[in-house]
Amino acid sequence: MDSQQLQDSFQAYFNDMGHKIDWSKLTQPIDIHPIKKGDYLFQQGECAERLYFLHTGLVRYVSVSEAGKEFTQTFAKSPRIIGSTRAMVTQSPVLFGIQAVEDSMIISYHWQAFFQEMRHDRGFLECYCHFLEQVFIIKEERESAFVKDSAEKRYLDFCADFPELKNKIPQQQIASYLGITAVALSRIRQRLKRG
Amino acid sequence: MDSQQLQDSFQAYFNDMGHKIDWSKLTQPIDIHPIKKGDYLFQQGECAERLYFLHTGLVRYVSVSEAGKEFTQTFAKSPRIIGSTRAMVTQSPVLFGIQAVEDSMIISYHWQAFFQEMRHDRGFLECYCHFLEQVFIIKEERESAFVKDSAEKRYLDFCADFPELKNKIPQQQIASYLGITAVALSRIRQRLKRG
DNA sequence: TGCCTTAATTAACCTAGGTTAATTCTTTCC
DNA sequence: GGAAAGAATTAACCTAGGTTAATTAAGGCA
Repeated sequence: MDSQQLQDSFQAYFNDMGHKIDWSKLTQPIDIHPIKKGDYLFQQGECAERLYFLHTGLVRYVSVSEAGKEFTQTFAKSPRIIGSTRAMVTQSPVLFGIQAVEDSMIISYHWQAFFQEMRHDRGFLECYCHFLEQVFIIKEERESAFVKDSAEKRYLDFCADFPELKNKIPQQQIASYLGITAVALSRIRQRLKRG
Repeated sequence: MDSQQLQDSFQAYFNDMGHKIDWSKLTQPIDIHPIKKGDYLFQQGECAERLYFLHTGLVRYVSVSEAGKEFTQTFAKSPRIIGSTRAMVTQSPVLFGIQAVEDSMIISYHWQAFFQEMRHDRGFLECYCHFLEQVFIIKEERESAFVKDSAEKRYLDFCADFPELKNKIPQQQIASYLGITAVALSRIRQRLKRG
């Protein structure tokens, strides 16, 4: 898989959003990050002021508390833009790490430089807005579920929303996505079998 | 306060973001919503596909669970854009209501029509991106705090972040912002006094 | 001023989920 | 195939916060 192919599929991903984008002004070079299952694209606390594109694979956003407890913010399946909007925009240390759940191919651009070149393109801006809207909406829905639903309900929703993940990833990761421990999840699963 | 003044201050709010915006294409009429303390701009479950501008006042975003438990997603102080990005964009029922914490003056545009007219303006698009980035960043930080910090820590952070609110709003609302009950908050406050 | 309503505190009890640790069940890899 | 490492389950116990309810403190407002 060469650099040109990766860039092409990055652009195709944007083009598919339905806006005309003129890519000719983009001169920024890409970095290529082949990440093995279990490895991190970047860790919590690092600087990650880049725009990442998950070409193939599956990753999770994971943050860990002072006490060492892991929390999986979200799973992301290719093809998709990934990374921390906050870290890109504010250039502050990122609040979570990105870990490959399976072997993944990721490319990246330096966001400031990339945006400086692309902000003049109206089609790109519309795509970027669209992207921000989407991630925001997902966060809004997840926040709502967290507040309104029990852990059991969230588990059932997870199974419905990610049927393909349910049997692919370790239960620990599902638990940390639900905001509970693996032990608690195991209890819930048992209760569901019984009930 | 007449309609023209309100629209002017809406536009001034955007102009202050530092992008040139041509407002001449905007023909949409505004609605004016004077909301009394305690009243709702809209309730959870309604359609709220409008872009709201909080001209003066203070509101909170509040969602309530099946079980009747209130959760305050955020407080918003004027001047600011408010409303549900999700409801605007997807035209689905809104997941939370907006309640005036103090008497507030709000204006609104029908988002679809508004955006249709303004999307051709690059300056506006950049402002909109900037706005989305900001609300997303705030959500990202709040999510992180929720996962990583105890209720006590979150209360102390709240007091530091919103010193002006601390003594202005009822503790019930603070508790619901922290994701705990008023009883639990009272216990925490007592513990802090003692400790 | 005093009444009425709402807000805050306190206490007693309950529960979901956390913690630790022992026990099985799976992978993986030599 | 078998040893070692990692996952999942189960059990016993603990704790933060929820629930209910009784008590006190504060705001409106007639």
